[in-house]
Amino acid sequence: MTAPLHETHPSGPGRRLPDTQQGMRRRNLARVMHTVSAEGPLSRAAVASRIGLTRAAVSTLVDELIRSGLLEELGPERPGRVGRPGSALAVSGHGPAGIGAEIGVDHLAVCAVDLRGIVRARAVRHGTNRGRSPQPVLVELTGLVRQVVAEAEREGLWPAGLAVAVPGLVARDARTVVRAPNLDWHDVDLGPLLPPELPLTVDNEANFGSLAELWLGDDTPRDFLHVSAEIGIGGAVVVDGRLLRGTRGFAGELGHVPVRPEGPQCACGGRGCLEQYAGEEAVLRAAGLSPGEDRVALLAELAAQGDQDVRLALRGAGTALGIALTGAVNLLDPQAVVLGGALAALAPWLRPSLERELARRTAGPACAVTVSRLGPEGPLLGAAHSVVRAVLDDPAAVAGRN
Amino acid sequence: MTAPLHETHPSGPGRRLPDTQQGMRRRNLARVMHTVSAEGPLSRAAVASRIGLTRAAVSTLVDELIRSGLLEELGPERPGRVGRPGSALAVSGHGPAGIGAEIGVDHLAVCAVDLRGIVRARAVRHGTNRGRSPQPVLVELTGLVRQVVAEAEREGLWPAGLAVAVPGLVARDARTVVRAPNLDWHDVDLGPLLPPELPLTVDNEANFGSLAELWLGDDTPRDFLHVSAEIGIGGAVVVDGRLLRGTRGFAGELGHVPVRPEGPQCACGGRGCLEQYAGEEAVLRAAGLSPGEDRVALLAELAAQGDQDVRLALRGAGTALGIALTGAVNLLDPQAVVLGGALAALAPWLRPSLERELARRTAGPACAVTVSRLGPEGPLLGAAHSVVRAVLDDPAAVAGRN
DNA sequence: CTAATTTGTTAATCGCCATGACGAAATAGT
DNA sequence: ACTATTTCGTCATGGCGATTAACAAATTAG
Repeated sequence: MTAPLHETHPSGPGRRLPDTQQGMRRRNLARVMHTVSAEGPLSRAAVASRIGLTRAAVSTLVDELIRSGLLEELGPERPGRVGRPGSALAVSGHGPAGIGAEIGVDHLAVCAVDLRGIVRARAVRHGTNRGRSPQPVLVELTGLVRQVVAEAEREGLWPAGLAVAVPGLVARDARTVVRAPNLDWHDVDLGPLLPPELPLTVDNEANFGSLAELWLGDDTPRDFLHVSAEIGIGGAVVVDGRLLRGTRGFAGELGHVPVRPEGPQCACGGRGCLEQYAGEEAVLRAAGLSPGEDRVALLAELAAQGDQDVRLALRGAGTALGIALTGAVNLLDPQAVVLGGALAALAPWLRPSLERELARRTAGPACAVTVSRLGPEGPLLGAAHSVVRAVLDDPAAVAGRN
Repeated sequence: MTAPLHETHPSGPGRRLPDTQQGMRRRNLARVMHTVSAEGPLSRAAVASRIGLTRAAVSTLVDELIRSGLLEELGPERPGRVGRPGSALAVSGHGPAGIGAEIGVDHLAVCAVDLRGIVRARAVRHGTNRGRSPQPVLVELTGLVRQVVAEAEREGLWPAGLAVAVPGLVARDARTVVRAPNLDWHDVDLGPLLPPELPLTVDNEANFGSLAELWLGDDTPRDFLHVSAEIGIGGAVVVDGRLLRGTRGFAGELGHVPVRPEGPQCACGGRGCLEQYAGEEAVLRAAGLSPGEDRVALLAELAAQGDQDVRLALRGAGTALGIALTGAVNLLDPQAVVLGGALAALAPWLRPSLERELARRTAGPACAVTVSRLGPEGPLLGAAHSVVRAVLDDPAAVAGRN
């Protein structure tokens, strides 16, 4: 029940259960949950054959999960084959819920997702947070969280944890925002300013976006590079279904990969960083537009209308992305590059030049470049789902909690 | 589409044992082996307290490992403290041995390493393999392997497997050399041409070099970027103590990261790749030297003598490495960059410009740049140790084999 | 209507580790 | 020197978790 907090990052199956009989049992409970969650309603016998345990063993595991309210018995399956029909098991829609929150530059959003992955409640507040101090923003966010939790509870759910996506770098303690340039926040510990009754995880929005892609994407492979742009350019590396975090938790900072080493000076101290060519500000300048709110939609609109300046600007950004990604692809040999966040909406005009550059510079069949289906919803959904995944990864940890 | 891409690579603790009581037992056997191997002679009680099992449980595990010939009882410890002294346990020096082999451009080498990590036999043959066809090279290598195995057996060891390091890309099956430009080999399956009685693993020399660094390095962290250069430039990424292999097994190809996107044409199809600035050929040209054998030693000698052309050439290579590594460091946030292989000998003249470039372009404290102690021995030792690690990772698998 | 097949449960058993007690072998204190 | 204390390794016992084998229930095939 008391989870080892500083062992690994709370999200992701990082924490390893001990090699004892209890640990084995917990891992097997998790395997049952994952199997039922991934492959829809299943009988005990079907689960048993999938995970390689006997029907008897699965029966006791399932009993425990039903008693904990994590699984539900749907009743006898429609028999199409010979033999006694099984009793269908499904993940419960009335158990724990993951609460996801997003602190965007121009909005706050919160949602609740049940174990089935369905969004059961949401709340949004529009309005810029640029330059506001953390305190009032988090008070406001707490209000939205309580609102969403109340609505989820009316539906028979109980909150298992809160995950917050922020537009900035987060320390490996998963609570402290080290640097969020567009909010102008530095070294803020969000812990004391959010509801104390919920286990908290804070992470970069690009990280949560990539996890959403991994968990909810249509055909997302287990090894990919996720690139998203909101104001800066965020990247995330997923290897073998796990998010790569780096020593300090800063991995994935694609925005400051050098594209032209003698290029324009960047705020980071370097020269010719990707952000100087494909960042929002740079693209707007190249397109002859002024900064402001919701410029991404404007860019997409103008490009769709055939505006040559905008198209040229986006083509240039795509080329720069292609150069930066060539390095990343050579280094990591991923199965795909996924364009997410604001890049998803601009993909039609970015992708051709990006892919050309990538194909020209990498040997063999170029790495696939795909576009996220989730787009700007990614970080919020990824956050909420990270809590759900934590429950699936160790059902015994939450079993007694409600 | 069932993708076996992430199943397991024969080397490394990739394969996961099943969550059954037998699997648990095997994992605990492995934990005992690792503990004794890492922390020198230990009593049963010391092992028990380290891995969190009871003395009784460790006793039965140790009994089994001694019966299998993997552990040895050294006898009573010298008592310095109160209480009955323990009986020291050590990894056996007469059990399985890992056979490592290296196919270099200018030599062949084979060695045998026991469970204690000591090299117990070696054999080398000098002479170029450039352009020779695989068949005669592997016949020759097989001869050296048999010679080393015979010597190891005379010392009471038995060969647990063979790992071969090659200067080229290896498919994820760990047997097929996809492309080795400096040997001019393409799509060669080494399996049929090597001793059939030994379990075989083939891998890139840079990969084995980085594993050697991880396992044998003085203070090597669990997250680092390994850069080595023999003829081309090889890189390897180690994350959380595991080698990152990529979808096709080609991860770590630092040589073709773009440094100056409009730079000179490269054989890979791109322009301005790192290899165009820091590859052996490029450095020799910049230093005004002609290609040939053992040019690295010549470069080091001339640089040490103060040759300005050579120093300038190496400084330029360091700058290019710094630019390429900036991208990699931003993407992966490693704890260190390790210069290995031929770069180790040239580090004094490469490092200043490399570090300057890295510090200038990355925010916060720059990533540490260290030099490998193993240098050109890395790949061979890494190969042999990979076999040893496989035994430590699953002692039960080899228990009955001798 | 019977035979065959599949499901889920139950009772018996096995494997693995934990617990607690014990003798053995050292030190510390008198 | 002798006893108390501490620690080590082992043994017998028990608990927990999965396997095995047997069985009743519910369906299809003939």
